[in-house]
Amino acid sequence: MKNSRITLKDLAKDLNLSPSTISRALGNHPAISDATKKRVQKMAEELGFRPNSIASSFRKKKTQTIGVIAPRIDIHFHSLVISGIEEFAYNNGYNVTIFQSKDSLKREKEIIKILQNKMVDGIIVCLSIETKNCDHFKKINKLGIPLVFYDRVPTDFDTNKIIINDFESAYLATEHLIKSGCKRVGHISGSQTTNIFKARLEGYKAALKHYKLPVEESLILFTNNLSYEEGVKCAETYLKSTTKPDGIFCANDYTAVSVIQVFRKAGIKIPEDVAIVGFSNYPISKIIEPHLTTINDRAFQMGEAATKLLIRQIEEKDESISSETITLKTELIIRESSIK
Amino acid sequence: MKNSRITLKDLAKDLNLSPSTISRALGNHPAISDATKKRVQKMAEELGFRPNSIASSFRKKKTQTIGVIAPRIDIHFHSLVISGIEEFAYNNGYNVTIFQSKDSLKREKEIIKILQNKMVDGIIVCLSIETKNCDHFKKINKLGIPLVFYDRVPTDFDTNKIIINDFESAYLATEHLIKSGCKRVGHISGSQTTNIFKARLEGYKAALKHYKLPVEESLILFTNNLSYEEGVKCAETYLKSTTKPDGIFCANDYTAVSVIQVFRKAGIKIPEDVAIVGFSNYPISKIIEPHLTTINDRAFQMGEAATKLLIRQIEEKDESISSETITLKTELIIRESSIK
DNA sequence: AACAGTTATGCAAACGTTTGCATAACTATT
DNA sequence: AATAGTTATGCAAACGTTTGCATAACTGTT
Repeated sequence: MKNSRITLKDLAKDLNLSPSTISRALGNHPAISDATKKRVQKMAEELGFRPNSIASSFRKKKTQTIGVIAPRIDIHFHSLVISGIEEFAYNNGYNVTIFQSKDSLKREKEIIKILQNKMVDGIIVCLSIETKNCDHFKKINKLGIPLVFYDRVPTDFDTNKIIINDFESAYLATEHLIKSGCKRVGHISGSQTTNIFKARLEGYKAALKHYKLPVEESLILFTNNLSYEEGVKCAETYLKSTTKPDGIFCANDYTAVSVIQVFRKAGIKIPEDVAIVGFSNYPISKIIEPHLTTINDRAFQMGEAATKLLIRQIEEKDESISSETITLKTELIIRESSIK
Repeated sequence: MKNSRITLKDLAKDLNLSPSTISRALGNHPAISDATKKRVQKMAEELGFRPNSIASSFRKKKTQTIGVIAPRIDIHFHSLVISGIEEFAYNNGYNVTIFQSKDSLKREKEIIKILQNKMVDGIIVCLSIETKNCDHFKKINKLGIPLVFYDRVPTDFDTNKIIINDFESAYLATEHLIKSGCKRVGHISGSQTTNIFKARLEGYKAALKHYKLPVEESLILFTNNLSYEEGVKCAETYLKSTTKPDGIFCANDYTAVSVIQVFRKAGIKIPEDVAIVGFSNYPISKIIEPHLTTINDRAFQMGEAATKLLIRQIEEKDESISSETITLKTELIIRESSIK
């Protein structure tokens, strides 16, 4: 019994055909007769032939592999995006190789090199927090490797991006609070070095202006990374303040949850005294009491859309399109925390 | 300007050396003089040479790639495990290609074939829920491709497994409730077709017996998949029952959280009237009020351990070890929900 | 000066698949 | 019966790297 795996040559010898015919038969090439195709397929099945995709990739210069760089995999948002990527890729004959940049620029650059070595057909990226300059991605782009960014995307070069409309989402959330009867709407914001949090702040302000409410700087609190702990601090700041809000739009669900808990402990009723809206529709938003009104940021769909766009760019013959930005619709999910 | 990428041959021509020398120089082969190595490295750097790993994999029959099959990526437990896998693999020069079985046996089998075609060096798997028979994995094993299972592992064949001690963890959790003064400890259990939930039930019973408490069947409730909703139903069942528990060990955190919420709404004080312990240390356990006592199931470490074992098996020359089972230590994290 | 031993490099084949081109074997048309 | 057209198959090269073996150029020993 031979130890090594069956190759096209083995099949060829057994069937008295040439390897090229076998290759074409299995690839359903039109020039091969149906009779031969049947014979080949049957024999391949019998011998348990497994085509060597490495050899195929090597020859075709096409790996059917997509590289993904996310800051971390264990953050729910990213795990949802990656799930969407894997699902869409799988259904279209592509495989997914994942890397965590750990929000390190150095590691991001290392990964880019590895992906280049591995000859992936395309790359999907959410930028590391440290990345201010995208030259390493521009290089990749020059080499003709398709690139799609999601969520945290570069501003300094024209490329493919999948984003949500943070401005509009924030506007919607704030408008909802106003329409629920809030007169003094606060905002807990993320780092202003990140565009998405800037946009959320702007959307919030725009809604206030549209409804002729004053933008009070004392009602806007800033955090570094919107952690649960920072949320607690913000809540305490609001509590100490003389001019308390009667509604708060939080830039993520973690801070929203911490505000709910701190306020409740302080005897403030949610939503009666203060209405709360979060952002991202994290699992906890359905569990916290009262259930949290929030924005569905469509993470899974983001992964799907990124992959769809990437594959189109990979397979596109037409080189006329150089870049594309897709903005996904978000959705305000109204739950108890905001219904006065 | 040439359009295609630089190869060993290009470097060879430029330096008046043979491709083999270039290959060895870059691979730091001892037979190459330091002077030559320096020259080669410098030129490679200058021309931006990127070694073609596909060609290398093809020639060496080694892809430096690990295939991972998880039921889904967007479940927190699995995203943590995968994070551990990626981290350990990356630090040891391996890449990770991920697949979701979606708990479908058919898809699991398809993926196995793809991984075989792709010539991955090894595979890490958490079995799909539908998988009762592991013949497709046995085949892989016969071909000499190293295989490591985690969490949901096969019982019908001898292979590499990373598990936690569910029995002991459940014993610890139950013992803790008993020592906190509970006299009537209930248990919300998962599907008994899954070994880990069987083991948790057994551990619970063993603790009761050890402390001379009766095992009351009416206090043990069964669910299909330990969902939040099923937890709510269990809580309601307990409420209606004439013989209520004063402590409950839940087989996961979701059901524990739902019990806390339903009981609190019914005016039952947690932990004073009923103490609660969960399982898995989900993020929500630190947020729910009262904070949930639970078992740290070491998901990240599980991923690391699986990868470490797999890489050892890949690189091991010694064929004498055929299989290994590693049991990770868990940890009881005591929080407010169980302190009477 | 002859030889053995060491050091550095090159040659050429191999890995398994794909594909442009050639060609053989038919079929249909005059 | 000769020709053109079609259909099915084979030949051989190529993709970029690695590696066993050969060999050339030294160094040191007698």
